[in-house]
Amino acid sequence: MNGKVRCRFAPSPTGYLHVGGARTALFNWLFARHFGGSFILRIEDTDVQRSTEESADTIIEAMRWLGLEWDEGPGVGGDYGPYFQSQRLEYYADCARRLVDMGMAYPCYCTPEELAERRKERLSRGESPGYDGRCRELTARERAQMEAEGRKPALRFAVPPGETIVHDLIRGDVRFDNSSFDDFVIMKSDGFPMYNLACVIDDSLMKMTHIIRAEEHLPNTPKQIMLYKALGYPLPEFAHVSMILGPDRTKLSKRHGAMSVMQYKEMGYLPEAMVNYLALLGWAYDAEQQIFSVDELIQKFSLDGVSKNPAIFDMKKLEWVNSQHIHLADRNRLGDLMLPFLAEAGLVGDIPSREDISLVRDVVEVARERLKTLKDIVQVADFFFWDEVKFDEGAVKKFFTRPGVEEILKNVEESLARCEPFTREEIEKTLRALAETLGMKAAEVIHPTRVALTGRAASPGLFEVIAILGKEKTLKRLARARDKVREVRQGEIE
RNA sequence: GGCCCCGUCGUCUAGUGGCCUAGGACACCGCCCUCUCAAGGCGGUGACACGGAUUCGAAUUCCGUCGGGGCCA
Repeated sequence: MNGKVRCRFAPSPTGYLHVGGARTALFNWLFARHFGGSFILRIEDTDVQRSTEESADTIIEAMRWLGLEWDEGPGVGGDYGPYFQSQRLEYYADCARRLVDMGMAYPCYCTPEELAERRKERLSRGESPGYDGRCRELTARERAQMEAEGRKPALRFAVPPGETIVHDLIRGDVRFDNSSFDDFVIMKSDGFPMYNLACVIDDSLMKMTHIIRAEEHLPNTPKQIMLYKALGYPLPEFAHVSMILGPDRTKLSKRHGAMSVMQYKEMGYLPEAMVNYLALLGWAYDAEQQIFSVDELIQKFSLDGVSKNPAIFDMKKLEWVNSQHIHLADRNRLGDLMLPFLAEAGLVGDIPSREDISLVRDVVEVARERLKTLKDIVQVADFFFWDEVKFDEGAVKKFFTRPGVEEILKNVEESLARCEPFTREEIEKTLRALAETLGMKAAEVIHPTRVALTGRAASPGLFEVIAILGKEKTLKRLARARDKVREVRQGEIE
């Protein structure tokens, strides 16, 4: 790799950042970081009908969340700006003019309506639907007449004869016969550039060395290469990454569930997990290692490891990757990230108290192994935040209807009242000793106690639960649970 | 319709002519650990799309078929 690597992500602001786009962005970013190059963000907003500022903002927000920071682009500037295509119209116009002057492009006076009509005709006659090139041979007089009629021309590129070969870093050489292309439009009659023209000009002027993009652009590439050559620009390297498909093997879309990267944030996924999973979708280091830190990805990423096959988005594996990163993450950060989910469930305030913040951090350590997403904290650890235990009917039926439960709970309460210091180790000693005195298996003490404190039959380890709850809350819940046992028994008699 | 890409367990993949009676990961199933649920450990089910050709030998090379996807509008 001689010279400094420069690559880019160039989304159209017509929606949110979806997982496919995010992966393309990620591969570009990893590639740039791996080689110590630059990563550029460019907004391709020349489709005025569909582009919105809000969309650009949400894409930018998603990029930031993932941690894919860019060296040049919106918000940070750079030497090759502007980075919005809508602000670069003059460049496209200049180049288009140059192509016309060189005779490599020509005005086409056919209106979109006429084109559509002819296309229909050809199709109905079983012919292939392309443009017939009729405006290519127009004489100066004919042109003048068209202009006089008030027709505004589009500009078409005069496709030269021959063959164009794309040297793709992932797919190898892909050959195209130029005759399979019509004279494609490079500039619409309203003066806005078509995708291929704008893309080539920007990538050249912005000095891109590597174009890593989705496979759907592979058929555009020979056209772009012709433009590079016509304009006298040096060719960058190309790499076309396969697409991400839904479980039914069609292009990922809304009916496949969440597509937007930010939706995953809302569902409780960690950005580093998202990055890890996306990297695994179409790239492998050695097939053994699955979990990577972002730094490791930068160090190990290579286009050699990118596969040609399309990949299906697998929620189950994403969940697993997320759970692995939840195991690894810093406890205080995890706690802070969980607060919004707890607030949403009404378990802490929107502005959490100091006590809640510190409670959550303690809870993280006993809960993290049980979480697939941050949101799961609500299911797994809600009882820590309750004033009053909500009893699960099944658990009550299973453990509170046995004879002697009330006695056991009473004993637990008394033993724990005397337990000092109130630590996990001491609590375990106390309860196991109690079971022994009672002539019972520890489980016979533990299960009803768990129901008493959490309301459920399943929870994180009981001793650590008690330690986090603290003596006061524990004793209070134990006492309340004995009332519950009595209520249940009363109900049974009636 | 034309052109292009792709085809290894359900999914992501390792594999670049002999190391492959095809390896790993997720998911699934079983066992172990265990205070429950998890986590973790161990084990299991499970794939080279099909047909030809090249070769002493093919998942790996070539051709065809089929299948999936994309672009052209």
